[in-house]
Amino acid sequence: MKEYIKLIFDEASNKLDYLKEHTFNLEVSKNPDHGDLSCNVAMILSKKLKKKPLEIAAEIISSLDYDNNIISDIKIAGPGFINFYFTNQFTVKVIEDILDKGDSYGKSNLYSGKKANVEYVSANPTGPLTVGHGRNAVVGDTIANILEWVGYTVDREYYFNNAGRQMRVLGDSVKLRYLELLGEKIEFPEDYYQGEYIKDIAQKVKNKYGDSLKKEEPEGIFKQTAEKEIFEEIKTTLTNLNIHHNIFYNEKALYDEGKIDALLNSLKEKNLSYEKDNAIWLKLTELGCEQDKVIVKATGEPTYRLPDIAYHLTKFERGYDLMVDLFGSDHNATYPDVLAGIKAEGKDPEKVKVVIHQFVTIMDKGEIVKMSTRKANYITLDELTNEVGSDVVRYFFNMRNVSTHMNFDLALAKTQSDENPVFYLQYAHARICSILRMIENENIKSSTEHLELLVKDEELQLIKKLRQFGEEIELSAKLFEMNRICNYLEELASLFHKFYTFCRIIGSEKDLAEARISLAIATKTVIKNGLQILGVTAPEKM
RNA sequence: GCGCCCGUAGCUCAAUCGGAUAGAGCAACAGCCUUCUAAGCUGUAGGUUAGUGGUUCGAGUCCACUCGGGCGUACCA
Repeated sequence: MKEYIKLIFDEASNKLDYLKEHTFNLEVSKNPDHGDLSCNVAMILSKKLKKKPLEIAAEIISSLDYDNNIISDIKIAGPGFINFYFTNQFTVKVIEDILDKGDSYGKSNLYSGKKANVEYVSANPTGPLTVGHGRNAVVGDTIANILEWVGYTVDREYYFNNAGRQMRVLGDSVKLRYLELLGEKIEFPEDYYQGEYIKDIAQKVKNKYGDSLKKEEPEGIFKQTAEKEIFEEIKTTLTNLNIHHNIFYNEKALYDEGKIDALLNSLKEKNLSYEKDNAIWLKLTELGCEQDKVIVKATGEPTYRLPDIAYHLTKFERGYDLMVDLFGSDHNATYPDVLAGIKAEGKDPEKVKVVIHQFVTIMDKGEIVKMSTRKANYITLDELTNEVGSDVVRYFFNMRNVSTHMNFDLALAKTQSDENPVFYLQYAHARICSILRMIENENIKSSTEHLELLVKDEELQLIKKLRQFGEEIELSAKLFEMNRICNYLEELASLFHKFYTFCRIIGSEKDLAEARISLAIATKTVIKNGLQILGVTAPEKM
């Protein structure tokens, strides 16, 4: 559709030189009175040409040569918009296209041949995933999905560190609980991991080893068992949401493979690091940041910056064209350092897209629940998924722009989950499936022979919405905004429900009924494909 | 103090990288099931887009400041 407009503009630019620059937008009109597409070129050019937008618009229109079978009218409106009205016979053709492509309708090869890496969740194995991790997990997975829809080959990566201070505390915590189980009197420090799961792990250790580990180092069997158990649980939690990473990258590998030393040497050679107070500093001020930061502490241990930079460099080595990182807003001060480091090593930081999501405020019975893994004050993601189901969790975290400070009312989610818009979409899908079951007994089937009979408002608006699906996917993928897909699907479902109410199938004249069935199937296809991207099921019955 | 994010109907949020009359859902009120699923549809009501100024054909969107909230501001990650 837009392609056609661009085509006739290209032809017209032979007559009007100023059209050659193409710095204008074509937009789908919000208001049906404004046609199908609106163009603002006349207003953009107004200043440059020192002419009134309305005059420019008139001039453009008179030099456009178009096919009357495709465009029915072109009008000037408002301050100088050029509005295009497409013919019904052209509009309905999208149904054939959708039926033809089926499950792959909406996919594009915009980025085919390119490799992308999406890194998400990346929680260290110190405890179960909480509702707070849910947003990161779901949005990351959905971004990975949509990148595949626009042609990328996608790796889904989980980066973790099983060597840091947090993990030491974890080992200490388990050992102490173990000693407690053996009957020793212990003082359990406040800054140790308070959760019940620590006791469960200690119990497992005791069952396996009895009391033989009294002198075992906390970092030995205790920590290893804890890591293994917790990771298993995390993977189960993710599986319950249909999230599967295909790469788990252990920070330790960076040390084992010499990446850390190599980076340190490289930075030193480039004179981008220096020693001060027994620590090694990165000259971030020379890389456009506010202040220099420590990369190796006086103790000899690196800070997180060094491995983070080295880690991202491995992604470049692995040949990705696009690297997406999902972080909570608590990381918003750390990633610029990493990007600066990447740039210092001669890589293009533009290939890294950092998606920062704001925190989810959990409300329960009107109270804000402050989450902390260490303090064991949390609601696990698993509990939530078991309570409301994977579809609701995935939809809920996807439906809001990641930049919003989202409120999650647990009581509402649990007791009134049928108010969730995801059911509205699924219901539309189920209704269509129901019709299709019903017509098996009637003497009607799907046909695109008489699509010209689809002339009612409810029909045409639905068709026009279907037509926007591909563009919506591409825009969502470019902007990394998954909530757009939700918004689109809700609008689509709404138009379908209106169509359903006002345009009967069974009982209508045969040619019309068959055309409407083809429209219903096309709608079903788009809803299903959209839900597929979101990782939400499309039920045949509800 | 400084940096990033946010502030839109009573509540939860949209608004096509500056577009035309700011839209949905929930809650409220009034209607629609002997016909394809009422988890639906129709209608009513609800707004100085936190505030003030600026940029221009045009601002919820961009800029400056103010107010209010979130997250940071480590030789923690």
